[in-house]
Amino acid sequence: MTKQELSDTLRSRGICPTQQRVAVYEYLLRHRTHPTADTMYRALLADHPSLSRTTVYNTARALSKAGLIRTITIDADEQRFDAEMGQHGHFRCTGCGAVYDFPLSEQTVSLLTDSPYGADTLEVYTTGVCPHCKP
Amino acid sequence: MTKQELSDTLRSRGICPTQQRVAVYEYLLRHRTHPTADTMYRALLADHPSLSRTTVYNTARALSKAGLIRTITIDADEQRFDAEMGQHGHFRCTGCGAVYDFPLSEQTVSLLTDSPYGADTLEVYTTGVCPHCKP
DNA sequence: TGTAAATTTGTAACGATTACAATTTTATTA
DNA sequence: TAATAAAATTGTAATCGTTACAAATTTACA
Repeated sequence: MTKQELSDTLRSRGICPTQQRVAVYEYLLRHRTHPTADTMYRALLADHPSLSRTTVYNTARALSKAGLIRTITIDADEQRFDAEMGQHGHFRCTGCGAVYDFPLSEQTVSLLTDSPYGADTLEVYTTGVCPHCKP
Repeated sequence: MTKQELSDTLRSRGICPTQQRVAVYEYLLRHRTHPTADTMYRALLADHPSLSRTTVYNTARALSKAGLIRTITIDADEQRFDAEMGQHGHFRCTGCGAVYDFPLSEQTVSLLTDSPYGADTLEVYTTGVCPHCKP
């Protein structure tokens, strides 16, 4: 996605595409690592020396409200963000802390969102030990 | 469950059944409202005037580690706790904030815990508007 | 009963997130 | 283009849930 396309996407959701917002959104699109706000802040600082943490938090909230990213609460102590909006689950390795995506079938998704009432959002979180951390 | 049975349950998991711990565990068994630590603290204060928030947090952590309760992170800003250990999902009403249980079939559970790697824990969170809050 | 270990308590510290006001940037209008 | 208004960014301070810690209390055990 070019900068122009990123800008257009933001604008189409009613978000003014400032440099900072484009940078945060682009970071999330390019890094499917489910980063925290602070991780993004530190990574983007090199290219955006004036960036502030508050802007990262504000941007993440704006993008989330606009439906461009989702907020992941698989960790109790910090929020992570994800630009992949297709339905999928998240697996967190209790060894290394990494969060992996895994697919959810259409059938599973509709099953889970139908019950008990119609649901607008769905999050599936699992934890275990990833192959990389297995002894 | 009698106090004696509560104590035995705690002891069987290697947790010394102090008054405070029994009280917290009993509260969670009797109130299936997925309370926060602070909610439990304020509710238990009447019967346990010397209770401290720290004890509620410590107890919740101990019970959780022992597998007697689970920690729910459906809200980004606060942890909730749940003594119902049978597999089920959680639905949070965006209107009133209440969290409801809903059933998960054995099939769904095994489907979700098998993929992508063997998972030890599973949490399914949905959000929407509950019938009580619908216009 | 006496002593060591475990637990509770209250306060202080911590860390993620948000509030806020000043500054800077962007959009609008003449 | 210049002037003005509106929006966004920034940095600091505040907030709030949670944890660390040390003193006091309770429990377990010899």
